[in-house]
Amino acid sequence: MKATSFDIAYRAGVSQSTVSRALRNSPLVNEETRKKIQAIAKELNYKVDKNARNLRSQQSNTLALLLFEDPGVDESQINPFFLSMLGSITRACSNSGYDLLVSFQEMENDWHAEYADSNKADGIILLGYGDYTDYRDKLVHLHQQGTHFVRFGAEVTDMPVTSIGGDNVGGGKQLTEHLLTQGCRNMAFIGTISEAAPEFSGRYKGHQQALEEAGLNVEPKLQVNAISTEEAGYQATKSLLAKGVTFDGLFGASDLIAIGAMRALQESGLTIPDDVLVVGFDDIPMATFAKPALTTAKQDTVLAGQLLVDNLLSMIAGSKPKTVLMPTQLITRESSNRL
Amino acid sequence: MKATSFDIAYRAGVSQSTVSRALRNSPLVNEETRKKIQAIAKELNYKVDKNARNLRSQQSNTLALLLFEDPGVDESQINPFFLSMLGSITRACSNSGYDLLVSFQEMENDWHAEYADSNKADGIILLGYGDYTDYRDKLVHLHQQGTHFVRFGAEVTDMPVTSIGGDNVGGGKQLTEHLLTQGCRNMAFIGTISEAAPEFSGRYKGHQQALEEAGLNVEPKLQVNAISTEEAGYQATKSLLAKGVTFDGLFGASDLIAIGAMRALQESGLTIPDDVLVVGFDDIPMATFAKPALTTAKQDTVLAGQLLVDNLLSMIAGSKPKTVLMPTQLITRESSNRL
DNA sequence: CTGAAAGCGCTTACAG
DNA sequence: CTGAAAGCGCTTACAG
Repeated sequence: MKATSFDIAYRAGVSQSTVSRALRNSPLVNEETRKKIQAIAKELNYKVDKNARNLRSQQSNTLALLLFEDPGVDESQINPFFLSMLGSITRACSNSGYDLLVSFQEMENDWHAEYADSNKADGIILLGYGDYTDYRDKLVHLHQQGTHFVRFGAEVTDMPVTSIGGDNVGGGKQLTEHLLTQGCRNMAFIGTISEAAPEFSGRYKGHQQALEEAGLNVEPKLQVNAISTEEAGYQATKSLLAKGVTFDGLFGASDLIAIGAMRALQESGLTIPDDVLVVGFDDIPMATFAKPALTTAKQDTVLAGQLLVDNLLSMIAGSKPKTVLMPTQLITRESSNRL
Repeated sequence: MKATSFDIAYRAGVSQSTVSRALRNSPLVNEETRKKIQAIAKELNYKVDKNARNLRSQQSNTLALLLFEDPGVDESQINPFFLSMLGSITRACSNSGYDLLVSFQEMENDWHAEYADSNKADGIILLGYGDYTDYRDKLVHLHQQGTHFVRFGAEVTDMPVTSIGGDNVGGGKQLTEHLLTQGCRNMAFIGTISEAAPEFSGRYKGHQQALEEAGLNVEPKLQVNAISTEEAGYQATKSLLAKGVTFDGLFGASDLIAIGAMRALQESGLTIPDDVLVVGFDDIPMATFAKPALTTAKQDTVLAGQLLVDNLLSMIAGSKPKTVLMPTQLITRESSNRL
């Protein structure tokens, strides 16, 4: 059987209270007593029962990560960018001594209540592109219940959420300015722009700003909606090509979209970057290995994971949360290199 | 404040025991009473406190996933194959009504005890390539303590583990036979073969079998060690090329290795598949987008995740675990298509 | 079908 | 510095 603190108390000849204190390194316990107790605990392979501890202390030392995807996405292929975020969040949690509960969510579920209300987690991290209008109610509900949660993504002003996200507008502008520098004058933008997709919309906004500052017109017909998959990028680009729209540069709202776009371009006999320059967004591992390698705006997932966890933890500790906008970094590779 | 079962009992005019039964859909409770109780619970936004339930029932309805990587790997870039496994395991868990605790592990840690001993998880899933000789002791220890755990990977006969894994030997043979069919006679194998890397060793074994059955010699100098990263595949291939070793086909022990190898090959002015055919293993998303697209042996991660969870659950339920070898599927793409 | 009661294994005031 | 005791919120025999 598993050892309990009573077993240790018995062997050490002290009370169970003292064992509990000693194991938590309470300064109230005599040095020698503590050492003795800890030695016995180790010998018996004792581990504090987390359920008992959590029940008693009313906190779980656990965070929950809720990941949701665009509904159109194949279930087994999670967006690599989020996967990378998942990795950094996991590490950030373990650095802070917290456990991480991971769950993929369907919009319909009761996720907004499940973890926090049942005391399984002290706070929630929300990750995923998604239709904000769809789950605004749930966010409001979460907030009303006093649940601690943070979200990765674009800042949304009308929702009660603390967001940590990349600077979409800045990154979009940066990329477009880069394309302009490389001589592009007529750029396509592939990615859904709507209120429901604030990340992509932000990137498009930055794109527009750069064009306007360069004295160029924003051509609506050069923008095509697409969710963040290779396939959607491919199809959207195909449709643009089919319509006979011409362009000398292409901005994929995500790397996945850009990679799909490159496939469509190459299938049509176009050469990258000779005929069309292409840029993406995120800097997923695939961007490096694409042929040609893809220029992109890197989002620092390691930093983002750490900020998400740190912010959530400080909210739990009672501080006021603060939304953070992380600068993106332009990574130039062959796909936009005309020289 | 959060509602408890006593609050509901009070409002419903019944005892707390009855509330508990009603909420668990016990047949012992009168239909009407149950409905009334459930309605009140919903109204109060009541959720069972998991810590209390778990403490009382001595089970957590939670599984822990422990992921560890080759030490040489950059922390922020998790092997995409494992990431994909993580996705399928998450889904399989939620299908079975279990929560999933995720953790990245350093070999030095006490992971072998942490989760199960502290009652945070009912069972453990081990995922990752790694040096088996390093953690044999921990596995033995886990086993001795009666902890329920399963592992993804090659079957290892001398360790007390239930393994679910792809058929490495079969897949290796399949790929090599395919290369033979395409006319290769002189194939390099990039990937570490040692007792500590049973997956890669299995693939190499299948490779050898195919060669022998075709009446060809196995040339030791055509094999170079490499861990599962793009960089390692690149370096290993570079070194082979530098030694002046020639070959007409290349077998990367993983897709990541194969992709790195293709980069080295292309840098040396070789064309794929005209000069050298290349195959990998796993079928990660990147394999599709590589230029040329990579032929590979697909491991069914969705099935694997489900099997891992199902097996672990049945172990917890008391059944004898059974090791499963999953067949791999040959996916031919441009990188090995000479026609 | 229902209720009173024990107890899961801790943490932490309270008293000394 | 230490111990006796209460209590976190449930589940589940036990008795009716």
